[in-house]
Amino acid sequence: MQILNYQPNAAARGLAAGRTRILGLVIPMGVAYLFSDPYFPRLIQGISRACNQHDYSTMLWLAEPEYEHRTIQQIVSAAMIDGVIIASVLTDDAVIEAVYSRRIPFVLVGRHPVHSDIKYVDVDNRLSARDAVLHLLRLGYKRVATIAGPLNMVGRLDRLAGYTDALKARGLVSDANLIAEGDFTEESGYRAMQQLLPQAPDAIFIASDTMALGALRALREAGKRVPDDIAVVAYDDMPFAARTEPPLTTVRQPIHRAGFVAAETLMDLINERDGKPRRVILPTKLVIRESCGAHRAAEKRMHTRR
Amino acid sequence: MQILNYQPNAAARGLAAGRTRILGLVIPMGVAYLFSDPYFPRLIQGISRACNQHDYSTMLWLAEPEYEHRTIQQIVSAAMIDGVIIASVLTDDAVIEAVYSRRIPFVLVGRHPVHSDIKYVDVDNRLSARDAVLHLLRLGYKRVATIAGPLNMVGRLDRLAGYTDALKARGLVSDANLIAEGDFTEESGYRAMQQLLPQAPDAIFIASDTMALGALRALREAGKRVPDDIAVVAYDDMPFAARTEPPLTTVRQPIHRAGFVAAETLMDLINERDGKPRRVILPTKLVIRESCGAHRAAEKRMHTRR
DNA sequence: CTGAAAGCGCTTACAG
DNA sequence: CTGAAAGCGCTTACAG
Repeated sequence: MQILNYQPNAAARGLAAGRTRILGLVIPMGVAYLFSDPYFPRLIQGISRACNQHDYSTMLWLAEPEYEHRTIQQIVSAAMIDGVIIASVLTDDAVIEAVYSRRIPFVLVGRHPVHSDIKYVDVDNRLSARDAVLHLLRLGYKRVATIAGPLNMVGRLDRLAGYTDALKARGLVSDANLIAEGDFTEESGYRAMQQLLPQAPDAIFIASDTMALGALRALREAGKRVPDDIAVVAYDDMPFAARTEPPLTTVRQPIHRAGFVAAETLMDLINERDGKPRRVILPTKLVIRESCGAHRAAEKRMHTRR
Repeated sequence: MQILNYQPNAAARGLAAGRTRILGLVIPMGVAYLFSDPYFPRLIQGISRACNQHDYSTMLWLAEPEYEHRTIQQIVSAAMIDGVIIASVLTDDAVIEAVYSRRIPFVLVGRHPVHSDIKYVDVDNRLSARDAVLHLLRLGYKRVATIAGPLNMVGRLDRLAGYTDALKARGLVSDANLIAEGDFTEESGYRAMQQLLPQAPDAIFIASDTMALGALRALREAGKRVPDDIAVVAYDDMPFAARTEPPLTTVRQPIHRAGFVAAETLMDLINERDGKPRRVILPTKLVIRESCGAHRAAEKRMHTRR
C-alpha cells in the first residue's frame, strides 16, 4: 500500500479550504531582552502542546520594532494563518491594532487596556499583587517598596496597581521613593534594588523572579540579610525561585496553562465554536518560602506564647 | 490609492510558486525541560532575525516524543515549508532521518554523528572543551572532574571527548568516578556535584552554565570555597555567568549567531545558491573570571616574585 | 449517496 | 517586451 506515503499539499489545501490550520504567535520584541526570561519558553510550550493535540502548527514571529511593519504584513497576509495569539500586551501595540481592525481572529495573553471586547487569557495581576503585598503588611513590615516591570506592559501596570491597592487597604499611602522600575532582567533588578536601599525599606515586592534574583544580589553585596533586614516577595514562581538564597516567596502563575488555553480559545474562535468565554482568568497562588520571613514570624509567635 | 492595502494570498502564492518562504524550526523535546534553558530563546532570536531580514517566516515545532510522528508528517507535508532547521542533534533522531531520506532541504545546529554530508552550523565542542580543561590543568589542578550533558546529544558527547582529550594531552587517564552526567538543568548540576564531592576533585569542567549554577549551590552547601577548594569552568557564557558567586570562567559560544547563520545557510540551500560551505564552525572563547582561580594564581606568582 | 467539475488566487511559461 | 491563459493540488458545492 504505497498510498500510506501520501502527503497532501498544504498550500493547495489552504487555498481550497480557506484555512491552513496554522496559528500565529507574536511576541513583541520592543523588549527583546525579555525573551531570555523563562516566561516565553513556557508559554510557547503550552501553545505548542495544544497545537499538537488539535493538529495545528505554530508560526512564530518575534516582532522586533525595526521589522514591525513587515511582521504585520505577514500576519494579515491572507491565507497564511487562521488566527493569531499575541503575547505580552504593550500599552500601544500596532500589531494588535492591525489584527483588530482587520477582524483577524486573535487572542491575547494579557488583558487589553482599551478594547474590552477582545478575547484574552490572563491571571488577575492586580489582585494577586495586592494579596502578595498584603501578606507583607500583615507580617508587620512598615516600609514596603516595589520593583515594577516595564510600565508599557499592561500586566505590569496592573501589578503596580495591586501594590498601591494593598497599601490603601491598610490606610497607607504609596511613596514614590519606594517605587522603582525594572525591565524584567536580572540586571535591572540589581540596579533598582541599589536605588531603593537608601530609602531603607523593610520589605519589597518585586514584579518578577528574574528581577528578584538581581535584587537579592544587590542586598547580599550591601550586607543585608533576607528576610531579617528586608523581606522579599516576588512574582512568577519560576523553577529557580525555590533555590535562591533564601528561597523566594513568590506568586505562582500557570504560564504553560495560559499558552495552552490561549491556543484552544483561538481554535474555537476560528471554528466559530464560540463556547469559550471572552476572558479566562487563571488562578494564582502565593507560594510562601523563606524570603518573606513568614516562617520566622511564626516561630517567634511560638516562642512568645511559651 | 486603495491598492496599498492589498495583501497577496499566501496559500495561492505558495501553490503557484512551489515555495512558501517559510522555514521550519524543529526543537526535539525528548528533553523538554531543556527548553527553559536560555539557549533556545537565543537561537530562535537569531533565526528570527535572519528571517526578518530576508522576508521569510518561521514555523516552530517543539517535537514532543508523543507527537513525533505527527510533527514529522507536518514537516514533510509538501508545500508547507521550504526547508527546516533542526536544533540540538540527538544521536538517534527520527526527524532527521525523515527529512534526510525525503530530500527536504535542511540544516542542523550541531554536527550529525553519521551522515557527514549534512549541512550544519556548530561550534567545535570538542576542541573548546579540551582547551577549557587544559586551562585548569595548566593552573596546576590534579583531579579534574566533569559534569557532562545528556549523552544522547551529539554536542555534549563531543564536550566529554574534549575533556578526555585534555587529560590525555597531559599524560593523564580519565577516571570514571570523576565523570557525572547531568541533563542541563540546574537541579541536575546540583545532584551531579553532590555525587562527585566524595571523590575530592580539586577542579571541575561543567558542560553548561545552568548546570554550573546547581553545582555552585551544592558546593556552597558543602562549605567548599570556589576557586580555593575547587575550581570551576563552565560552558555557554550565558548572561548570568558574569554574576554568579564567584563569576564563572566559561566557554563563550555565539548562540544568536548560530541561529542566524543556520537560517541563512538554509535559505541558500533552498534557492540553490550553493555558495555556503557544508559546515560552519563558529568561534568560541574561554572567558576567564573568578571561578577557575587563574586570577588568584596570577596574584600568587606576583607575591612569590617579590 | 456518489463522483466529476469548478474554483480557490496566485505564478510563470508561452504566444503574440 | 507585454498580456492572456494554463496550471499549481486541493476542497466543496452541485449535478446526477
